[in-house]
Amino acid sequence: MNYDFNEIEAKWQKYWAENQTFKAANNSDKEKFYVLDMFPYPSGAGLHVGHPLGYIASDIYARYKRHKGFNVLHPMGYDSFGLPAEQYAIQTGQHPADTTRVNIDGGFDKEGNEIKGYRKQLDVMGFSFDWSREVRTSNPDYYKWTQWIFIQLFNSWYNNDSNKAEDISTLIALFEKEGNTTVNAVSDEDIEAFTAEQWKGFDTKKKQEILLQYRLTYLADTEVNWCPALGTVLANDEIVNGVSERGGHPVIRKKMTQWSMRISAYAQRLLDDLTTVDWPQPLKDSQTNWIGRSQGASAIFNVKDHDDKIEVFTTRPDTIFGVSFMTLAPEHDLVSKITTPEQKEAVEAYIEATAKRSERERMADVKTISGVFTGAYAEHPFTKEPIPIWIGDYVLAGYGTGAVMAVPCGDQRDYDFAKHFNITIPNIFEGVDISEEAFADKGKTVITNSDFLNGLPYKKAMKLAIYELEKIGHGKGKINYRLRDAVFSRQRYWGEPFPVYYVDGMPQMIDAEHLPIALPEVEKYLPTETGEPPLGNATIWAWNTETNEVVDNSEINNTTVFPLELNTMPGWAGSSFYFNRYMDPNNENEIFSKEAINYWQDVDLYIGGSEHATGHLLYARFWQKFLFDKGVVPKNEFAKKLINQGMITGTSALVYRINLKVVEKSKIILREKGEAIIPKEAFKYISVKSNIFASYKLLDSISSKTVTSSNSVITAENIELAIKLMSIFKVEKNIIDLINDGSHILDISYDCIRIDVNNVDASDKIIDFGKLRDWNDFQHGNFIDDIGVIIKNVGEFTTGREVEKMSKRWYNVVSPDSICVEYGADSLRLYEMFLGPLEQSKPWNTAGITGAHGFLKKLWRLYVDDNGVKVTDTEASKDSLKTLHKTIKKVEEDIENFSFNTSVSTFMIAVNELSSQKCTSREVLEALIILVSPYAPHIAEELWNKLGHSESISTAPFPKFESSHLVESSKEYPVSFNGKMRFKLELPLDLSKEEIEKTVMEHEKTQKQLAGRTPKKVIIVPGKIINIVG
RNA sequence: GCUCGAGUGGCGGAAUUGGUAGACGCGCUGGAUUCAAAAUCCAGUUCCUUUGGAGUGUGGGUUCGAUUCCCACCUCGAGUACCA
Repeated sequence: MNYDFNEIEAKWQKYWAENQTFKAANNSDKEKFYVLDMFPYPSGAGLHVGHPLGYIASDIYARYKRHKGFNVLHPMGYDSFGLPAEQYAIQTGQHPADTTRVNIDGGFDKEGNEIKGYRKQLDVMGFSFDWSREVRTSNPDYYKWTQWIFIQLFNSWYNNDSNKAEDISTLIALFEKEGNTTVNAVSDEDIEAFTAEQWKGFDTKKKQEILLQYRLTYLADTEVNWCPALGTVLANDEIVNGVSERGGHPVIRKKMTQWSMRISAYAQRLLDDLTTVDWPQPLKDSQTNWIGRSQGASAIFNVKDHDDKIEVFTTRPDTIFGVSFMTLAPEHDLVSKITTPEQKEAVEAYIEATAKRSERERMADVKTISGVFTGAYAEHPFTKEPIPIWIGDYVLAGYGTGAVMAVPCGDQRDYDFAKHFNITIPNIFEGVDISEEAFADKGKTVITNSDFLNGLPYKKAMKLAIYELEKIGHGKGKINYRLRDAVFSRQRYWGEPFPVYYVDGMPQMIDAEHLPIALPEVEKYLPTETGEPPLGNATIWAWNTETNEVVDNSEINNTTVFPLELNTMPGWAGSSFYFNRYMDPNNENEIFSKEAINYWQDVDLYIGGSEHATGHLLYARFWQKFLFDKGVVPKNEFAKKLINQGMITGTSALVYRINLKVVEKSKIILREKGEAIIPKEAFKYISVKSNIFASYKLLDSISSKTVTSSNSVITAENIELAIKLMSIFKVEKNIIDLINDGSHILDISYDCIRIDVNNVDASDKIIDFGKLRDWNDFQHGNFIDDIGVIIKNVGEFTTGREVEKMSKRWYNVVSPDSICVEYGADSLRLYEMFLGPLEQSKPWNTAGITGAHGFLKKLWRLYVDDNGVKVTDTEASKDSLKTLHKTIKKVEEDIENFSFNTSVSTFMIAVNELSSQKCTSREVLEALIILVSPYAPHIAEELWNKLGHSESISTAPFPKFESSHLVESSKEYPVSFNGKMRFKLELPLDLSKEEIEKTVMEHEKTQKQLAGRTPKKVIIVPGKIINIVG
């Protein structure tokens, strides 16, 4: 009986689906365990072998936990709203809902190409997902709850006293009682103060305007990152190096009315609670950086001859006496007010120039120092000295207050600015030379020339400076965060609609009972001619407050029927709570039942890529904390443990298009640095652009210089091969002779051309030349094989290999489907794990899979031969039991440590050992197949079934490790001399140190090693090692 | 520039608390089987000047003993980018 993996895998996948083997119950006596994969976006390109890496790891863990007796929740679904589907809709006119459905469920695209679909691709890999819990963020019964959470955020404010989100009604009650002056809330800046009496006198609109400044999601004019090419705003984390993350389009700053999320209210808690989760340190570091907490002081400087004040944030209030100028961001509100008439022209020109520069230019060019004096002066809060006020684009409008007190002696940027514009640089540090650069070492700081701060070190000076600033009413201690409130509006079609309509320009929430507000149909997915978002094209997009229905726009009367919000929500909205929704995904009345959330609580293991570090993972933590404050979820953090799986890169296959040059040696001019200059007259022969392709091995054997994709010229040293090559190029004999006599050299230049990796075998050789010639470039190409002969139809042609990102453009994409057809899902699963540690990035090379596949065949033969099952009830040998139990121990440790690669090796060793022991014992083999089952579930089910079990193996108890089987009576000691192992010696383990020493010293090999010397010392660690020093 | 991570055979990688470096697999070499190939099986495979010796990016240090700990440097990768 052969191992027919295709049949076996199809059989068990069908069995699992029909029997709902992995359906998790929301009430169980068993302990819960929640294993989650990061939400995939279902793109049309489908999966390549790199994508399932994390899914395989989480599936192994989930299956392991079932064997360990846990009730395991292991769901899967789709983050199905998003930009690519919409861009595709704009290009092809197809509804994004349709293309998204095809991408998930399979079907055909507009060109008629078959799309297999995510679901089918996932199914053939044998994952133990509970598909009854699948969610899609673009389904109305899902986004109903995204809209519901939005309403909850709108109806909440952040109370700094209780340090949590509270219902907006408690804020209104406070306003009614004592106005807003005593309220300790997170809010917009510059809110006008009012008393309780004034509040009661405000009309409804005014009250709403004020409340918006406190709500956790609010509508406000904000400076946003506008991407003209995509026609939408982008969040900070959607911009990389000044261009959009998707598509790489330029981004400009623009002021727009937008929904924002007051995530800044949670900055400190998001930072603090990082210590409570078991997440990778680099991920925590990047969140810490992104939040960017810095402690210091705000200081207020009066502007001379004006009523205005400039507030700055500084982390070095101790250096306040070192201030010699101030710098404002060019966008700062005060600039136009305070600029003197003499400076007006220069200032305006500068502002215009900076506005023109894109964000990217500004970032790329950090070295150029630029700025303009405004002509105005501020007043030092302590010395009352005048301080010139400059503007400069090194000050960012978006950070702190957009203004800095410049202390050139203590800050390098201020120092450079001062030097450049000849501003004085007063020194306030004792015993420090600042003639060359600023001094920023806090630890060594001793303040001088600073009135009451003289002689103090950094920490004391800082405290005293803040105290004195507070005393004169010119500042206070302050903590500043880099984290900005998150812009929540997108000018796109394919996203969640807001449950919002407008009365008199003020946003109103639709009652939760009327949700979901479904995405309307539109003719075009582009912005309207008046520049409104795509929903502006919808004709049925107005809210009737009497019938509580979405109605035709023509009915808008602004008394009972009002216009609806035209923006949609960003991609991260739907993915910020899906892990909770999975607990009770089909609940129509609640986001999830109390029973479900109280049973499942939180995610125990979350696996996904590190690219979500500052996007999804920060926003999801924010929403979780908000829902926690509101008593909706019981946990402050949603995922206890998180693992970032590494990327799988591709191994591209290269062939080399070559050209030849014959150069006269004596005419080459060598420069000092080793560079060679070749004058025109040195060339005796230059080939025309050829269609001749050389094998890697050939080029490699011609030259001692390594052939790489970045270095494109080598010099022939192997004359014999060089002559072969030249004859292929039909170089005349008299030129060939020039090489032969040594007066000339042959330079071979090459371009690397990538070919399909699926046409290359384990030895890097091309499998099918016919297939290769179908490629445009190669139709009339000549291929020169490893020994320098033109290939007709067959031949040994070795390709070069290069590790790079797996991508269509490098022809190095390998799909899991084809691997599953050829080797089976179990082989794929084992091999992906075997490649290396989960967290590390590593290259894929299909060649290696034969190792994993061979293992499964060998495993199969341990149970089954030509006559059927060969497992017997005979007693297991001591050796076999030893093999089994050391395997149990190692595999259990490995899984608990997420070291899946080493357990695959352990299985291989176990099967190798049991095969040579000719083990047929049911006791051993039944336990072994349970161990293998999480990794290779199909073969495990099949063998389990063949052993006579009628139930699935999936909940069979994990074998118990018994140390008694591993007890040894003797040990093969390594005998080292000065730490170097020289020979081994088998000794009983119960020997005393003295006895060991005696035996070792008497040994002939010891005497030979010592060659008559007397050892200085003999180190003996019983059971471990013997080391002889001397 | 800053922060973090990593450097071990031809390749992916293993090595528990400081205790036999290179497990396991690929590839390669030789052999068996076969008309032949595939598949399978067996043996070998870090390097060198091989009765031995060297060796985990480089140079130092701690130690009886270092891939593992400490210091300095080099290289590569990831993140971040004027954050006051």
